[in-house]
Parts: sequence; structure tokens; C-alpha cells
Amino acid sequence: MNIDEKVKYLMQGTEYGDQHMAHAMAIELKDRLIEAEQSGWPLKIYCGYDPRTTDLHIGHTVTMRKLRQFQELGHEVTFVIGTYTSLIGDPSDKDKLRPQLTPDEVLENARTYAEQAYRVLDREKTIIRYNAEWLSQLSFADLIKLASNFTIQQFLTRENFRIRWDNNEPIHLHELFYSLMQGYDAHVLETDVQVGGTDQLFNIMTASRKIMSYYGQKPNIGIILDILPGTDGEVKMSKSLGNHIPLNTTPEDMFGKVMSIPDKAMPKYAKLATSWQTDTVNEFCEALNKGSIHPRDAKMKLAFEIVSIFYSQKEAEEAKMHFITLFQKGDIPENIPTYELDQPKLLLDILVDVGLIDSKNQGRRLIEQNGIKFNGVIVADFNAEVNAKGLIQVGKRKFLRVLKG
RNA sequence: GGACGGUUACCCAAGUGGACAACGGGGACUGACUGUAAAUCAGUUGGCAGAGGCCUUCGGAGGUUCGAAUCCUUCACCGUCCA
Repeated sequence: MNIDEKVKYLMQGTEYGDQHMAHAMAIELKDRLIEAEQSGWPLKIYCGYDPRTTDLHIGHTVTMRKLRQFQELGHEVTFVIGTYTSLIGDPSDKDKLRPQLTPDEVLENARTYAEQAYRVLDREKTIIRYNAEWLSQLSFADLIKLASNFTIQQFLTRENFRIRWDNNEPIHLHELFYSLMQGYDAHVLETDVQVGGTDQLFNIMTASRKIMSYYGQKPNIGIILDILPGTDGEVKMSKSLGNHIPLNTTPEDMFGKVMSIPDKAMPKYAKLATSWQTDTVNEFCEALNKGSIHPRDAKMKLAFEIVSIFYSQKEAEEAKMHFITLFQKGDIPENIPTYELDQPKLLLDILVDVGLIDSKNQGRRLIEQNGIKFNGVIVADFNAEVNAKGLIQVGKRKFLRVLKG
């Protein structure tokens, strides 16, 4: 790759909401890449993650993949775990009733974070740092000095604060500190490039750059990445919204979840969630536009790619076969839970027993809707009894094999 | 400290004494169709029950009433504004 190709590669998937800013960042990045080449010193890249839960999802990996790209080009990546910020708790999620984390919990989460992150990042080349290391050392006086770089107006022009201000919703004072802490992280790490999602635009582009300038450093370059939508294709992927694709799941589930995204979300997934090169991504999107690739096949390709990032190619292949068998052909999957029947029993009771349905009323509704089959025959009677072995199917996806005990 | 406003099912949100198991939207589920678990259309979305009957639910507790999600008292929590 020549220098321009590198810039293009590293800027792929970025979203600044402003052409000028994007252009300025690309130029700064190019300059700094040239500097690095000439000096022989790699650039320092960092991105921070708050270990609030143990579950990382594909949305988290967007920035990690970007870090990985920098690693591939020989730069130094620091994975910052926000042990200090998590202890305080992110106030923007206050309504979610998140319990205050203890230091032990944070450390435990942090450990699993790093492990999961290595599915994307190069373990050998990744530096892990905890921001409590330096943030806990700051005095009140330090904080005042940091804060004096900013005006309330600067914060209030930020969209999410602006909206809340206009709606008379609370904005807590310490929410403003988040930006300061993040800026201080960048300062301590002497960062050249900071990676983050568009929700971090202010923290990276304003707060970090200002604070670094204040300390006489060259302000970091912001690589601001577009936000990956969840499986609904609309809003940001997040566990609390239930539209996430967790990393800790089976290959089959991950494959299926990718297949369930709406067609229109495919370009973003291609851009943000795969390890494809810029050209491949562009070709993919173009083929979709022209209709030269079948949308279903395109999505399969996406699903295969994404699953093989986190598992092996072989497992991705198996997940694909599983999907084709179960959904495309409508066949029966291989691994079906079984139920030992020792005496005749009401079908609905069995299903409630094993938790395939929540209540008998729910089962009755399913029967009304032709949603339950026994050995391939639609069950029509609420009081149907099972007294022989066979296969129960609930909806399209749930099965239970009844064995005679 | 003061003045208001709020707390309804998985989520958002209507409902201000009887027609409320509770409008509407989202989500989820089922079916049809398809290109897949996409899109679209239709239906379902408290529990129990050999059917229209019973039980539980509208922040908690108590009360008024033949009857309350709706009125009163009190407690808890949340929010905005003025200090």
C-alpha cells in the first residue's frame, strides 16, 4: 500500500457529519503517517472501552477492527479499559437502573473484555492499560485546571446535551467530566490517533484535542466511525435494546442473527463489521445497488464473513449449512432436545414443562394459529394427548423429540 | 426549603369512578407469501378453565364506593422549575 491507499484504508467507515472535518482529518493523518515513516517511530493509537458488562457485541468490534488495521500497518495500539470511568458509572444510562459496580466486578469484566478483544486484535501487539492508573491520581486542582479549558456553551452546543436542555431534561454536572477524563487519557498516552464512534465526536475532536494542546502536545487525530445499527437496522446496536449480536454465542446463532438484519442495513455491516478491504466493500455495495447479486446471497456472504472473523472458516461453513437446512429448506435440525414420556400426557403440558411455551394459554393461541405440529401434522385440538414417540414442532424454529420412557 | 408534574403490561404511551384484561405505537410470536428469520399483508400478545366463567394486574399500603387504573390519605421513588 502506498501512503494514499493507507489513508483511504484507515479512513474507511469514518463518519464526521461534516465534509470539512473529514477532509482535515485525512490530511492530518496523511502528514502524520509520513512523519512516522520518516522517523521510523510507529504512531500511537488508542480507543477506550468501559467494562460495564461482560458481554461484548459486534458493535464494539467496529472500533476494534479499526485498531486492528492500524496494527496491520505496524502501529502501536493501546486498548484502554475504563476501570475508573466505569466505577463512577455512565450517567446517560442512569434510567437503566444499572447497579454501581464494585472494583472487583470492574476488574473481572475488564479481564473478559481483553479476552474477547483478542478475537479481533493481535494479542502480541496490543497494549492494555487501565485508566484508573492515572485518573485516580488527579487532584481537585488538576481537575479545575482541566475544566478551565472549556466553556459551558461548548458543551451545550453538543447535540445530545442541546436536546436534553431544550426538553428540560437533566444534565448532570459530572457528565461533563467524562469528556475531560477522556481528554486526559489521550494526553497521558501521548496519542497520535484516537478511535471512537460518532457519539464520541465531541470527546475526541474537542475535548481531547483541547486538553492535549493545553499540555503542549500535538492534538490527536480523530478516527470517528459510523455507528453499527442493530439487528433492527435502525438504531445503534446495544444489549439493552435487545438488538445486539453478542460475541459470546454460537456460530449458528451469530449467522442467523446477521441473516435477520434488514436488507437496507447490509452496506453498513459490510463497511463496519467485516474485515474486507475498501474495494471489496465498494464492489459489494455496488453489486447490491445494481441487483447483480441476490440479496439473500449477499447477506449469506456477510454472515459467513462475520462469523468467520470470530470463529473458524469451518465453523462458519457449518453455521451456514445449519441455516440452509433449517430455514431455506425447512428441514429439521440435527440437535433437538428430547423429552422422556412415561405415560400419556397433554401436549400443552409437555410444552409448558420444557419451557417451549410460557403458558397453556399461549399454547392454545399457537394451536389456533396452526403453529404447532406433531409428526408434521397440524395440531387442532387444545387437549391433544401425546402417548407415542414423535416430533413436536412449535412455530418454525422450535422442536422437541418425544421419546417413550 | 418552596411550586408544580410524573410512576400503567417486555418498552413507549392513552385512559381521570362503571361498556377495562385496559386505546395506540414499538418489540416479540404465529400464519400467508417470498429471496432468509428481509420486505409486505393478516392475526396474536395476563393466568387458569371440556368455552365466554373465575382469578391476578395499572409504584407500595390503607380508605371512600354497590363498583376504582381512575376519588381520598399516607409512604416510596423519579423529574422540571424557583430558591
